[in-house]
Amino acid sequence: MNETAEAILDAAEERIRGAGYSGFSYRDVAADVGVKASSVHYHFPAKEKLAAAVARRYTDRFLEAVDQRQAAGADIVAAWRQVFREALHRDARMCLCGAMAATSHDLAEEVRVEVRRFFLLGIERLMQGGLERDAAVHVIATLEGAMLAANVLDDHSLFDSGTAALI
Amino acid sequence: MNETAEAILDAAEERIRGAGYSGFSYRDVAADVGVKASSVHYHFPAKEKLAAAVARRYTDRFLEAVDQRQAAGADIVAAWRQVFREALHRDARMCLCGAMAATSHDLAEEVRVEVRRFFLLGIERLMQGGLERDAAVHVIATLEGAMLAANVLDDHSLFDSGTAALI
DNA sequence: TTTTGTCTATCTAACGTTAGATAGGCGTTG
DNA sequence: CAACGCCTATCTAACGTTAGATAGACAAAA
Repeated sequence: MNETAEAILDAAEERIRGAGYSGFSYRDVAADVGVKASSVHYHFPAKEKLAAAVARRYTDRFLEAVDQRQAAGADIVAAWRQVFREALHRDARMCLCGAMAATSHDLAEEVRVEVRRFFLLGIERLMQGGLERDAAVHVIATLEGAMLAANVLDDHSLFDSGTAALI
Repeated sequence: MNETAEAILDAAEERIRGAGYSGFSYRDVAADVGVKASSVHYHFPAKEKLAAAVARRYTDRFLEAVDQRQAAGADIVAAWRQVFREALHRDARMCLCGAMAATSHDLAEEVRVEVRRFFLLGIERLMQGGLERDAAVHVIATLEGAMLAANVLDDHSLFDSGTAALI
C-alpha cells in the first residue's frame, strides 16, 4: 500500500462519510488526491472494491482505537462512546459504516459485507465485554443514531446529550 | 394532488428509503409508476423539489401516526417506538429522513430543511411529552440507530432488542 | 527488460432537464 | 350548437454533463 493508495482511501472515506456510496465519484476522489481518475482505477479497479477497502480499514482502525481506550482503563461502553465522539468531532462527518448502512439497498454485496462486519463486530465486542445482547445492540444503535442526528442538525452537542444515558 | 403525483411520491419514497437521495433517479421512479421521466418533471420540476415533498409528507404522516397512538392511550415514548417499528416491519426499509440525514452533505438546502424538520419536531414533541432534552435526543437517536442496524443486518428483531431499554 | 505508476484519450451508459408536439377536457364566446 | 382558446397530462426526442471503466503510450525504477 503506497502513498497514493493511502491518499485515495483517505479522500474516498471523507467523501463517503459526507455523501454516501452513490454520492461519491472517482473523479472527485482523484481531484482531491491530485491525480487522474484512471490512476484511481489502477489502485482500485472498481468502485465497490474501493468502498470495500475503505470500510475494512475504517472498521479495523475503529476497533483498534476502542482497544486502546480499554487498555488505558476505560469501561467498554465509555470506550466505544469516546471513539464515536472523536470521529464526529474530528471530522464533522457521519460514521462511514452508518452512512453506507443507510443506503444498504444500493450497495454491492462486497461492500455490504464490510459494512455488516462493522455492526456485527461492534455487537460482538460489547457482548464479550459483559453486556447482554440487547444492551450491546442498544449501545451501537444509540451511538450511530446520535451521530446521525448531531450531523444533520449540525450540532455536535447532541451527540453528548443523546448518549449521556449510556454511561 | 392527483393520482399520478401521489404514485410518484410513493415510488420516490421507497427508492430514497432504499438507496438515499443520490441513489434514486427520475427514470427509476418513472418506471415504477409507469410513465416517462418527463412526466415526473411535470409534477415535480426538479429532483430536490421531489425529495423535499417526499420528506414533508413522510414527516407529517409520521407525526400523525404518533398522535394517533397517543390518543389511543400509549405512552409517548412507546408511541414513537411503535411507529418506527411499523415503518421498519411494513416496508423493510430505512427511515426516510434517517436515510437522507446520513448523506447530509449531499443534500440541497431545500431538502435538508425538511430532513431537519423531522428530527427537530421529534425532539420537540418528546420534550412536550415531559422528557428532558437529553432523554428526548436519546430516544430519537436510539430509534434511528436501531432501524439502521436492523436494516443493514437484515434482522428486524434487532430493532426490538436495541430499543427495549427505552420503555 | 520487466514492473510500476501515471497520463491522455476515449467509450458506453446514465444522469437531470428541457423543448416541442399531441390529445382530451372544459369553459367561454360567436 | 359550434368554434375557439386554454389547461392538464402525457409523450418523443434531444440537450449537455457526468458516471464508471478501458486501452495504450510513456517515463522511471528495479
